[in-house]
Amino acid sequence: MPSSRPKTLVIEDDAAIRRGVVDALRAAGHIPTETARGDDGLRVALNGEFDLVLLDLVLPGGSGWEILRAIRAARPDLPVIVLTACGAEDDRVSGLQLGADDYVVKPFSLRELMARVDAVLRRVAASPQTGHTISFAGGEVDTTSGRVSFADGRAAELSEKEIEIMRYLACRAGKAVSRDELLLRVWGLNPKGLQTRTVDMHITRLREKLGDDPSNPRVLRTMWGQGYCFLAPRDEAH
Amino acid sequence: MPSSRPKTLVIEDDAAIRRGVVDALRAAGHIPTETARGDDGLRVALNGEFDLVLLDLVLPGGSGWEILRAIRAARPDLPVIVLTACGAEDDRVSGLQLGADDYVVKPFSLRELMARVDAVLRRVAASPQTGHTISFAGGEVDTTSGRVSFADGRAAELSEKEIEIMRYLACRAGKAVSRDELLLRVWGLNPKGLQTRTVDMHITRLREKLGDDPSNPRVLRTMWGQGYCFLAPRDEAH
DNA sequence: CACGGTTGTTACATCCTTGTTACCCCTGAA
DNA sequence: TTCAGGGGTAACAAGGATGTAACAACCGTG
Repeated sequence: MPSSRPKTLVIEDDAAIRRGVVDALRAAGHIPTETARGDDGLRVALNGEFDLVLLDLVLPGGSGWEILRAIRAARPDLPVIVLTACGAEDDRVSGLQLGADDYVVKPFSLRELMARVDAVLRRVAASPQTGHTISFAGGEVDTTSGRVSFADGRAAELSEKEIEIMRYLACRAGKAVSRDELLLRVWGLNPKGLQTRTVDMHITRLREKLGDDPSNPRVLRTMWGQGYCFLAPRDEAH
Repeated sequence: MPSSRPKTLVIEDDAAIRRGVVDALRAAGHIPTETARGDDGLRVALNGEFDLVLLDLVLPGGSGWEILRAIRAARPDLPVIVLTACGAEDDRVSGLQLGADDYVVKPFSLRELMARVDAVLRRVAASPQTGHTISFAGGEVDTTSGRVSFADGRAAELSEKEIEIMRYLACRAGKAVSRDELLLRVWGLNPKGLQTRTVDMHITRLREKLGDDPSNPRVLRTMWGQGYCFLAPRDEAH
């Protein structure tokens, strides 16, 4: 649990930057671990029990992209913040599409980085990942049985796919998740330029069962051109 | 952060001038770096973490124009002051259009140059470029999601193009940005003598979403005959 | 076999974004 | 003052993105 002292992994080949980041993390109460190579970093990330990974994109021993992809495949809910050297907009888009939780453009100030770190950890902590139940505005879902219990006493049942979608979206509460990412993570497909409305259809059915209105969402918000976003119970108003 | 000791790169082939400028910068508390060739300069500029670049336009190893263009492509928010020998009006115009933050015509006094340097750094420091959020009078924009949060609690959403325009204008806060420059940098077009009102239209829509009034602007000011200018939260009154 | 539930696809209506045009107002110079 | 050009924006159009009804395929059960 990140609540006490978050365990954070720093994968960054530039010794000076790595040093600065690690010091800042330690000063903020984290328990940092550091690696300079990508392959080392991936191994450590998958073996240890970390609360957060800071990942440089330009690395010896495996491109940052592949590492991010590998981490996501094995630990879908492990938060990753990408450190990108090139301010290229393309990188930002690809990174977020691949499931990075945030990104920071070099050169960055440590103050800014730590603000991001706090924000991501806060979001994860606030996410309704309490055991088997996901809370949303107006009720909650038991992800084992798929049973939906509304505050007013009504109930409903989710199908298997719908549960998986809820799970994936919920552990990224507040963040836009693209259709591609959903197809990749929930369906296991890797669509180059998707041309199916499957995701939309499932979202529609979910919204119907959850009593959510697309034009005034309290649970699943459409982020135009970006994907869908689960709203944590608190944030639902805006 | 430029606030303490700005790291400044001087790209200038004339050894005497370079020497004088570097000395003056050092005396003013900067940490200067110098290169005599254009290609060297570009490499150093993109690898190092500088707060400011002083760029001569007439150089061995790559025209100053190309270097300025390359810097802008990779680091849209790195301030560049152009040193131009020819007092030709064309150069001045082109330079500002390509995104130079200021220009100084040779021969210049060191006093004048340092005044420009200070002005540019002050402007950049005051600019709201804190990570993903842009603050403006009355609220702020998250440039990842496009969400606008107003101080009074209301909210709005920006489209992709609108976000890009905000980003470009905001990292040049206080400076007039011409329509041509916007078309070039945001749209990637290179219009000889523009004949479209597209930019105006987007500005109008932005102003509407931001709650800004053209005749009494607090966010986006029209600089008559020059373009548009983002007003940093403090400078909004004028 | 029929049946109900789940999943995916297709088709269509709708909304949002973006660029263009047209019209009118305003500015600044003479 | 007049006048030419710049600027604000309503209105329109085209294209892409999204919501969803309807249908088809599948699957396990009785």
